[in-house]
Amino acid sequence: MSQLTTTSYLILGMLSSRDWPAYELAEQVDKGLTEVWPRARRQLYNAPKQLAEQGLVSATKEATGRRKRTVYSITPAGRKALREWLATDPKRVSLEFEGMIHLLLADQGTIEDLRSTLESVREEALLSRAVFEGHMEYIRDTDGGTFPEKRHLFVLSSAFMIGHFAHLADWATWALGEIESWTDTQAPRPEA
Amino acid sequence: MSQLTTTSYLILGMLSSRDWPAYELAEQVDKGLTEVWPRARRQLYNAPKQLAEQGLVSATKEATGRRKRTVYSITPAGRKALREWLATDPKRVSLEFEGMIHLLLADQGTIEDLRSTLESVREEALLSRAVFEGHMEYIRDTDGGTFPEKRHLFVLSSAFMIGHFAHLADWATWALGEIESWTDTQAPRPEA
DNA sequence: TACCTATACTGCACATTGCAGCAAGTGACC
DNA sequence: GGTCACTTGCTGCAATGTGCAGTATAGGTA
Repeated sequence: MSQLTTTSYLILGMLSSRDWPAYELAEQVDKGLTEVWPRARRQLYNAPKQLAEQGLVSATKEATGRRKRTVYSITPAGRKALREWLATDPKRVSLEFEGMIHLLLADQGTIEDLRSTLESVREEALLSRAVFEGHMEYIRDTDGGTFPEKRHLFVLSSAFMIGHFAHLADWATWALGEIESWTDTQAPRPEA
Repeated sequence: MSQLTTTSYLILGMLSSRDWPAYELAEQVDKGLTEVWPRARRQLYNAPKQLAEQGLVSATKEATGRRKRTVYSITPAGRKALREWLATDPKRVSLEFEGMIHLLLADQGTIEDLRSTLESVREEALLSRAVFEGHMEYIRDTDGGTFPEKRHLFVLSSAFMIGHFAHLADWATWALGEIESWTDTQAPRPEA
């Protein structure tokens, strides 16, 4: 009877809206939630299995021709566990930012390395921002896609993601401006 | 001859400034870099060991009375590996935001749960922002602390961290305003 | 009929986490 | 001078998570 992880509750949450086959469950979470909860594909198959062992979801085998698939369905115990989890305090936001490690060690490399790191950060950020802006537009113009009942929540989350990547891009742009006058990575910032 | 991880390069980077005993190395990284590169304390002891096996750092045993400690030192091969890594593109920024999972599943819980999640996010963000603002002030007023040669880089990284947590706090505050008129978690947003 | 892509997973080696454990030095107070 | 808490300085290990390779069917196109 191991402790449930956030990933388990996430799966439980997906199943609280409707039944899902394992593959589609993995697809949805992988495509839609990696930006806020990055987990290996493998884990997205393991989590519902463990939930089934604990009786929080039930598994049914279906067949399309000779191909089988497992469809999961939440149980009343599962709904209860989910409600209880939603009332707990969330874990702190955590960031993994390899570019910042590059930057902090930049005095061991060249100024070109540093510039290229910041440019890479900016480009990635602009791409991601565009993705979420597209997502936001889609939500505004439609009923919310796969989860119409969550439309109002998607508006909140998309706003965060757009702001997050906008900040990242803006910061990278600002930092590129700051280092523009540097001739090497040891250079102290020029005083105004 | 396993592939080096970002954590290895981080340790290598620390050792490029000066020699470090294993414990202090772990302390420094744990205290100063968890916000951009969160790793278990255990790994901060394993990483230099592996680097030593690969000849990128050398390990020396010292003694204070009957107590022993390992002091690590970077080798020329280590410096070369670090320089090469600094020229590569960094991995994409990645976020782990459990509060957002709570929010996206909020339609399965109460409006109080949602409000309390957002308040928790805001409080944590304000605390973290204050920490980095203190850090920024410290850098401005001193020569940069333990790493005076990195003062100019700390200015850049602190600016990012302050902006990051400011955005998080601002977003949470905005979202709390948005949900203020909601009577339950199913409520559609009122049209303007 | 052949081929490509999507569906639908499982197995396994390896990496990482997190906690418990152990031992010695350091300082403060009584 | 004793003891108590805290810091230094790590290691072992079970449990968990990652990532890649592998297997097989279905559906569409040319």
